[in-house]
This record gives sequence, structure tokens and C-alpha cells, in this order.
Amino acid sequence: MSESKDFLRLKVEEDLASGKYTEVITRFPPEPNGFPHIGHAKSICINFGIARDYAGQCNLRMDDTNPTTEDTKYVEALKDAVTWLGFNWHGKVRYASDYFPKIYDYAVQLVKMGKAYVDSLNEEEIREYRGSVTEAGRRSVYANRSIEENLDLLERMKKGEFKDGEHVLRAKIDMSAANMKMRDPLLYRIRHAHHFRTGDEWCIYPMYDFAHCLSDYIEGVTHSICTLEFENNRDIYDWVLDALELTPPRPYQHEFARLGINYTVMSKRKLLELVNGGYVNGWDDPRLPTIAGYKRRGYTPESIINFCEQIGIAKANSMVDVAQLEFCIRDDLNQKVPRVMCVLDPLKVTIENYEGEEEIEASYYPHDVPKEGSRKLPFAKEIYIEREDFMENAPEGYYRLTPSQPVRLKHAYILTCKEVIKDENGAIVELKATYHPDSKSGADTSGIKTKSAIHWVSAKHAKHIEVRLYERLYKVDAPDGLEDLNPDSLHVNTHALIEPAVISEKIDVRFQFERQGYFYADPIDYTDAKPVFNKIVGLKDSWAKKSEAPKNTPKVEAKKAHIEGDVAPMNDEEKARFESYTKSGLNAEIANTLARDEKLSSFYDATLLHVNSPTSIANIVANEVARELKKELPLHFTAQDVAELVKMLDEGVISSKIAKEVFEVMLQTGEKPHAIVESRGLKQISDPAVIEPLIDEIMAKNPENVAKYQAGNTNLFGFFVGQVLKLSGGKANPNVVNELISKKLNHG
RNA sequence: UGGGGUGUCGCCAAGCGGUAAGGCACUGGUUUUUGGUACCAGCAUUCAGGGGUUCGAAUCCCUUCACCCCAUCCA
Repeated sequence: MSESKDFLRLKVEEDLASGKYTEVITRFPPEPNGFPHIGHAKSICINFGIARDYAGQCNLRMDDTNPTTEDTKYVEALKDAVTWLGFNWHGKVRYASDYFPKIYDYAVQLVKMGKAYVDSLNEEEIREYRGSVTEAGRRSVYANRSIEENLDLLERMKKGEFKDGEHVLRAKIDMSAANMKMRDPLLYRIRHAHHFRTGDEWCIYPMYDFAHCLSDYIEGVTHSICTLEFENNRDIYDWVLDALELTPPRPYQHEFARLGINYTVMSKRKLLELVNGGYVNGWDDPRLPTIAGYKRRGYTPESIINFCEQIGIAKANSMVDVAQLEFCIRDDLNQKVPRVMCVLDPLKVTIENYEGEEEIEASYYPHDVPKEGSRKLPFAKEIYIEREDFMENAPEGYYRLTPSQPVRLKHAYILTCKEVIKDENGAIVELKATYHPDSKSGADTSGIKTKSAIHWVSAKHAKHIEVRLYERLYKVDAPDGLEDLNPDSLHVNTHALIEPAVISEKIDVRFQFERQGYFYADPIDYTDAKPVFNKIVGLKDSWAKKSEAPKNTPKVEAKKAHIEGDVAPMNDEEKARFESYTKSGLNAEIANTLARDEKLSSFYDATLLHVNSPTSIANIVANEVARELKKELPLHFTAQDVAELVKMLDEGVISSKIAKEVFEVMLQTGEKPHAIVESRGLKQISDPAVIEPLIDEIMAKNPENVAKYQAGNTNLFGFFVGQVLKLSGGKANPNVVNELISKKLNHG
């Protein structure tokens, strides 16, 4: 199966192919009022990705229409994010505020056209007048102001003659619109506030719904891609551009589902709360799903982009498993990063039969990573191993060091435990061990088989580092508020010991600490005196899974019982129709469908006048015609046309498959059924002598499917029927085809 | 309750009347001086439920249910 395209790309291709646009222009339009998170990364990948794929351009535009929440520091963060991800915006960074003069002119024009008015209701009244989802709103008395008065007021609003909230400019649309957004939406509000770019030049600011579509238009954007919650706003988007009667081409809005990831939050409000409340250490806290956070943690842009590609683009609200993101960063780093040894929880081991010290040449990369490079690993009498790599009473399946089980020291020798030393509390404080001189890595003649190799560092040569270990920020998969925060999301380990080359050679900033995970030299806090590493992500650990998970709570959620709701009762008229339909032999379902729909039933009645074939007509009307009627577009066919089609169907001139094809053509061209059948030679073929060779041909072409079918895969039956039908140009009588195929497949 | 959307494996997601793609997760096995990686195998007789149309339905029709968005002078 080839790669499938998402619905946005499909739409772009369609628009390019139809000539609607000659080039594609997209834009990434964030509001600079917070740090971008991985949801923005998804949007960035979509907008810049589409522009790249279709040789178009993508603009970076700050949607800075609300001076009270926006700031230039967020602009920088946004630019950083796009750049870090590896995208280049077209030309300069754009700002909606650049277009304020033009947008104001458009507002004046709308007023002149009588399509916008200055309202002087207060905020509370406006809310009240808007009505509710079930009740229509009422229009303000101020909507009757003359164009001259509106023009005057708007100009004085702009000049700053009024206080905040005294007036607003509204579109004159429909206060009883079912879409609440269309109830005379606000276009401009007065805000005597300092804007981070335009300063005090303006005291009225356009609302999102007015500024956004116009900004898109001004930039020549073709596809204005946003998230699902703006679906209702699309009507305003279209209204504004239509009302202004702008010269084409104009942009169209398309919506996709925003990204959700479990165990974290993505809303700006909640992120801001975490940062401002000190629950995390700034916007770039590695536990945050912000781009800055991932960057600080050590994620690569490649891994984030790959993640965005993997999760796809669709319209279903979804919550992606963090495991998918973790897979992406592991997958990326596995091929790139040097392996080194670091002991996080040291247990001292004294090798009693080793004296002096030596340096072991050790490759930075495992055999399956095609990269070159090695470092010198000091080895001596005293080493540290990971505390959890030794067990005095090990369970079945434990591969590491025990009093009776030797283990290989990675890159070095095999070690056998001789004595366990404990403190007064019984805690293990040290191991006495011996090494096998003839077991050196690469030159092992000892013949000893070990079950695993563990990491270690030389006590004398190891360096102290700080390691910051991160757990998920929230303890529940769908966190709501601060109460869901994981209190143990950050562990600072200051007693970790690392092999010296990492500090002295610094061949990279990201490493795999063998058997533990991927780590990143913190770009801010790392100093030579005090090296600091962030844990990016752990390695997969199938041993931990096996040993620690003693049957996770099965939590087999019983499937919720499906409750069948009541069907709306029929009124008397519908009941009468239903009765008469069932009496004439229609099945209850079809009779029900027709009876409940005035338009359908009258179409059915009209068709019946031309040909007396109730069942066939009813089926085609209740199914095919119903679909067309739903579209609320003018019909290109009449009851008589349908009657003609039914007659051919009843007489066996055409099969039901052909009937659908003919109906399709009727829809498109308005041709008469007979003419369609004649001109395309669609008469059904029922002669076995004609059909049989077709079947033979298909069977000969697909021997493995024949074998599979005969081995029991009866699903394949449909495949053969489909192929034969296709080969016959859709004309073979399906009943005959079925019969013949069945005979050949089962007895041939 | 009006309007707008969405329901395909544990999580994403293709599919557009003719063999239910793919990724993550999971489960076995092989390789391995990382319990990593890589490789092999397994993992939806069924597409939210119920009907209908059709030789054939995840796809078309009817209907029910569930979830999300909309009543900021936010975006």
C-alpha cells in the first residue's frame, strides 16, 4: 500500500488541479501570548509542510490583535520554534498589526455598504441580546443608525473620543442565526492599551474574526488551515470576504483536530498557570510539552517532525499516547548518539585480585550503528556498578551479578562476586569480587558464559555529575488541573558517576548512558565544574516490565450497554402515508423513510404515476433520490426519468449496478436514462458463454488468490466478482457472474 | 434543547460499493558483550448500535447512541 495523503493535501491537490489557484500559500498564524507547544509544532508541520510539498510559500504571521495579552518575548519564542524545527517562513515575519490601516478601511467600506454598524449597548446587554443556543437573539436599537452616523461614530472611536466599552463595531448579519457566531459578530472594540508593536497609535482593535480572514486575503493565502474549534467561525470568515466583494482569488478555511497527548496539558491557560505558579521552572522546563521544553530536554527537531508525521491529520478529536513520541526520539537517537557508561546509583566493588590500572579502548557505538569512534576507558581495582545490577537473592530470570552468577563488565572482564559487605542495618555497602584475567573483552579465552554485561566506572577516574530525571508531569492520563500533578516528576541525582571521557572529550551533547537511556548536556546549567545532564528518555526495559509489573489491574472496561432512544412519533399525515405504503407491499423501513419525508413521498407518488412498480421505485427513491434531495441543490432529473430507469431495471435490461451508474450520469449531465444506456452501451450481459472467458482470465491472472480462496479464505469471493465485473465494464450480470464463479472456484 | 463536527484494534490512522493499509503499544521467537537495536511471527470475520438498499456495504439510505465545539468587547 502506498502512502496515503491527508485530507488537507487532497484538498490542495484538488484546488490546484481545478485551477482554483495556481500556487499554494499557507500561513502559520499564532497569537504571541504564550510559548508554543507541540500542538503548534503539528500546525507548523502542516502549514510549512504543505507549502514545501506543493512548491508554495508559508508565511509566519503574528495574530497580534489583542494588545492586553501579547508580548514581544512570545514573538521570539515563536520564531525560535519555527526555526528550530527547520522551517523558513517566506519573507519577513508578518503581523496582523501591519494591516491595521487596511483592515480599518475595510471596516469603513462595510459601514458604507450598510453591512456594519456601531452598537452602543454595554457588554452585559450585548450578551443578553445575543440570546442562547435555543433562543434567537434580538437586534440592538442602535443597528438602525444611519450610515452617516455610523461612519462618524467609527471615526470618532478611532480618534479616541470614547472610553473602553462605550461602542463597538458589529457586522449586520442575523441575530437569529442558528450559528451563534453569526449573531452580528463584533468587528472592532475600543481598547486604550499599549500595543507591543503599534504602541499608542490605535485605540480600536479588530477582533479575530475580522482581522484573520482579511489578513489571509491581504497575504494572498489560499488555504487557511486552523483547528476544529474554529469551525463555527468559518461562516463569518466567508461572510466578511463575500460581503466586501473582494477581487478573487480569496482564501478558504479548513479545519483539523488539534493535538492532544496523554499525561500532559496543552492549553495555553494551563501552561501559563504552571509557569506563573512556579509548578515548573519556566517555559523551557523539560517536563513541559512546550517546544522550548523539548529542546531543553534534548529532543531533536527531527524526532518532533517525525512524530507529527506519524500521528497524521484528521478531524477526530484524539489523544495520542506519549509512547509514540518517546518512540520517535529513541528511534532518532539510536542511530546518532555515542554510548557511554554512567552509574546512577553506585555500589562499590573491590576487585581483590586486580592490581594497578589499565586503559581499555572502547567503541562509542555498538556493532549495529555504522559510526566510528572510541575512547579510553580506565579500569582499576575499585569500581562502581549500578546497585540494581547486583542481587543477593535473585529471582528466576535475573541475568545480572549474584553471589553465584558471574557477569561481564561491559568492554572489560568477567567478574565473580566473592563477598557481600553490609552495614549494621543490613544494607549492602560493598562487594568483594575477583576478575578473570583471561576474559578480557575481545580476547576472552576463559570459556565462561555470562548472561549479561553490565556498565561500570572506575572509582578513581569517574567524574561526579548531576543528572536530572524526569517523570511524567501529571499522574493521570487525562489531567484536568493542578490536583493531577505528579509530585515526583523531577528527581535530581547528584551522586551519579560517569566515565571521564564524556567530560574531557565532549564529543557530543547527547549520549546514551548504556542500558539506561538518552541524556543531554543541559545547555544552560552545564559547567565544567558541575556537569548537568537531562534525561531525555529511557531505553525500553523489558526486564522491568517482566519483573515489576505483577499483572497490571486488568481493568477490562465493560462495554457500555447501548441505549436505544425513542423514535419521534409520526403525525397523522405521516401515519396515513405509512399505512398506504405498507399496504402496497413496501417493507416497513422503506415505507417509514418515505412516509416521514414530505419531499420524498411526493417524489415517490409522482414516479408511481409513470410506472406501476412500487417496490423498485420506493427502493431507488428512499436511497438514491434521498441522498440528492439532502444536498438541497436543484435536481437534474424528474420523476419521469426515474420511472424510465426503474422500467429498464425491472425488465432486466440493466443490472442494479448499472442503474446506479446511470443515475450518477443523470445527476451530472441531466441526460435521459435511455440515452445514457444507448450511448454507452450499458446493456447488461447475461450470456454465460460471454462471461465465462472473463472469469477464466481473472482466475489465470490471480493464481495465488485462487489458492487462498480454496484454502478457506472465502472473503476473496467478492474480489473475484469485482474483478470480473470490472473487466466486463460493469455490464456482466452479477447474478450470473456469482453463479459461474462459485461453480469454477469450488469445483475447478 | 438549536447549530456545527466526529465515531474503523489499547492509542493514532488509511479506506470514498468488490481481499479491513500502516505506525505506536502489546505477545512470542532469532541475533546481540546494552534485558537496547535489528529481524521474523502474532495481534479487527469486522468498522458506535439497530434496520434497509445491493449479487456484494466500513463505504449508499433511515434511525438510535456517545463524545467534542459554539451564548469573551479572547484567539
